[in-house]
Amino acid sequence: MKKVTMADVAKLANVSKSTVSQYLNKRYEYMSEETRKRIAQAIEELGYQPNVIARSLKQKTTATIGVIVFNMLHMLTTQVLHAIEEECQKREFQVIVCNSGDDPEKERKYIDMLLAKQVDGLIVFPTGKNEDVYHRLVAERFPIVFVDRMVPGVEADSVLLDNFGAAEMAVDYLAAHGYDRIAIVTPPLVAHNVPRMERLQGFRMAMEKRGLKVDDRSVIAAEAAELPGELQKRFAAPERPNALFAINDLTLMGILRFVKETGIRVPDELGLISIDDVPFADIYTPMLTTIAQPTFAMGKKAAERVFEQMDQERTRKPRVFRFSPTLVERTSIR
Amino acid sequence: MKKVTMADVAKLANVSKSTVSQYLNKRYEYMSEETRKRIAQAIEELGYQPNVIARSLKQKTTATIGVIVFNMLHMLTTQVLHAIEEECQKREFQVIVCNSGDDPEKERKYIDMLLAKQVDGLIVFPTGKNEDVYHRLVAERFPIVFVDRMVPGVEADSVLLDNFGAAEMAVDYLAAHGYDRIAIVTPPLVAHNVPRMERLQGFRMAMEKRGLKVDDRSVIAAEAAELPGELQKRFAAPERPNALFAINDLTLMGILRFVKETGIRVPDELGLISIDDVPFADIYTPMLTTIAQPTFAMGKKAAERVFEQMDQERTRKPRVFRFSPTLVERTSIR
DNA sequence: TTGTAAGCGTTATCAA
DNA sequence: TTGATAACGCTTACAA
Repeated sequence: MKKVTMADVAKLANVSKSTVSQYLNKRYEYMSEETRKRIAQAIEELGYQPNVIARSLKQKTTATIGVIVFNMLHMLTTQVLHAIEEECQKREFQVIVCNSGDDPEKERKYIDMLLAKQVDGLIVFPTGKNEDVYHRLVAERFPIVFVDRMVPGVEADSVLLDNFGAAEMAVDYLAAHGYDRIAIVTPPLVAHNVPRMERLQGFRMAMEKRGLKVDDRSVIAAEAAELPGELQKRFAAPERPNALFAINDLTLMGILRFVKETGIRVPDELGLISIDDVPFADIYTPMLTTIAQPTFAMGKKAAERVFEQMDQERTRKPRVFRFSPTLVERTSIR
Repeated sequence: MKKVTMADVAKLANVSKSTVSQYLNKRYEYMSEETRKRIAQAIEELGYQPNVIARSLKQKTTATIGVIVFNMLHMLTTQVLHAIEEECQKREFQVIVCNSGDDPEKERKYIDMLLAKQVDGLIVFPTGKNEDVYHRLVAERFPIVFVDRMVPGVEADSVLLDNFGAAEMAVDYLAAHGYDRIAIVTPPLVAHNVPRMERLQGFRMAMEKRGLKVDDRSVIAAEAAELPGELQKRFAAPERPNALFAINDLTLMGILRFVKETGIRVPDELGLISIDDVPFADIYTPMLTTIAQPTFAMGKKAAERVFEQMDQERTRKPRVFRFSPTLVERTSIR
């Protein structure tokens, strides 16, 4: 099954390759009605399909962007990806998806491969550990935008949640509803994880503003698997929290597991709020009050920004786009 | 920021392009220690990165496969994609992900674009409506595998759940636990949706084998949004079911919504089982008994098959791979 | 209105 | 051990 090329079409239609090329690029002004038809027919007859690789080589553009995420299985990722894909679809762009598994080595390798494949832009949920690479890209004015996390010191477009505001929202809502011993629950805190730290910061500030006490015991940090155990410990100690703020859906799951094991009554004994809207929020009993990220809008914006960067030669100053979360009031808070 | 090419490296290293090419392809036998070092240094100095587009043009292979799914947001999709990506990573392949939204037009367009981009293989969650395209691909021996759904009449590798067995498993388990008025709950039935029909078939056969009655009222088919209402109606009528078998996670959600609204007691008044393992299955009260698909194994197999098809010239007969589901016993069945 | 020819950045063949 | 040179399939001046 030999591939049919433009030359074959040209031969059959009795014209030159250039004319066929014109035809393919819809520059019909440059040819007679007559030849146009002949070409159309030849294409039809041979079942010709252009090779965009060849075109890319010449035009130095591939109509492809690369997206590197650190966890494909995470819901946020899926939703943002979906929005990106949709936005690309509009412009006839395609998306190469890579999963770094939050491993900086892999991330670096993927970036190299994508560049080698001449993608026109990059959207990255960064591990944050490859500053040198990020810097190089930015310096070269290569279209790139970060999502979910940003990288301090790297001047690139970034699309993130207003993490500070989200945490504040949680504390305010909890406090307004009469809870006063509030603890934040989070995966292990690591300095380079910006959203995590921002949420903790927001929590601290909001608590203080409200005159609520914050100490070691107000912060429960553990790996998802260890979380129920950690919570057991905390709740066995005096002054147990009467409300929990889960920093993301995964820690929420840990909390719910703990709640199930111990039979603590939500919302009476324990108020619950979390960032990330989970699909079963209104199916669970009680229905879960959450702080939702506008994932779709975030993905869309990310894609729009890469395109804008591609379009304009003299790049404008990079911007950080902070998206406001939405409080979804349900019944896990009394 | 001009791109540096092989020619630049060659010039700097004082060798010809061909030698540099040899170097890049690790054919070191063909050069002196001396030149090898010079080339390495030149590459380093210029920060040269090969352009794989050019290589692809020459070699007629892109180290890229295309994946077309019909719903990126579905969990099954995400998990299968993840496995595919992982498998590709091993071979230094990359994945272009496209979302057809179950629209045959889009699917067709995507297939064309991917072929134009010269992908080396295709994994498709097919809409099932583009038989002509599928046939052409198969006839050309283009590496392709279908996932989740298969297309009757198209002789291609397909990776699917043993849907029949899954339905049988559900009925058997329910029946063995004393439920006798079992209804299947499904999205609207359409003939070309193979898994749906197979699950229904399996349900029917298993019921009959068990001597249980199957009539119109044992099949509750509705769009997700209408499902709670539809269930209300069914449960208002006489001989209400005492067990429900949800054909997938989405209909399960509809059922849970209905259960919540009406306060029906699970598992005492109503037994519940579903295909697809949902992340909150063991957090929900009662914990949900499910029939899990081996999504990871399925994705892996799909990828492996495309690669096998790519490798062997004379293609072997296409196969349909049926994956066995796993019953996850929890407490939504008494 | 159409054709010729050069080039895009590689690889591959064949000589040297 | 290295280097010319011709592809790969397309686009694009420029010429006719």
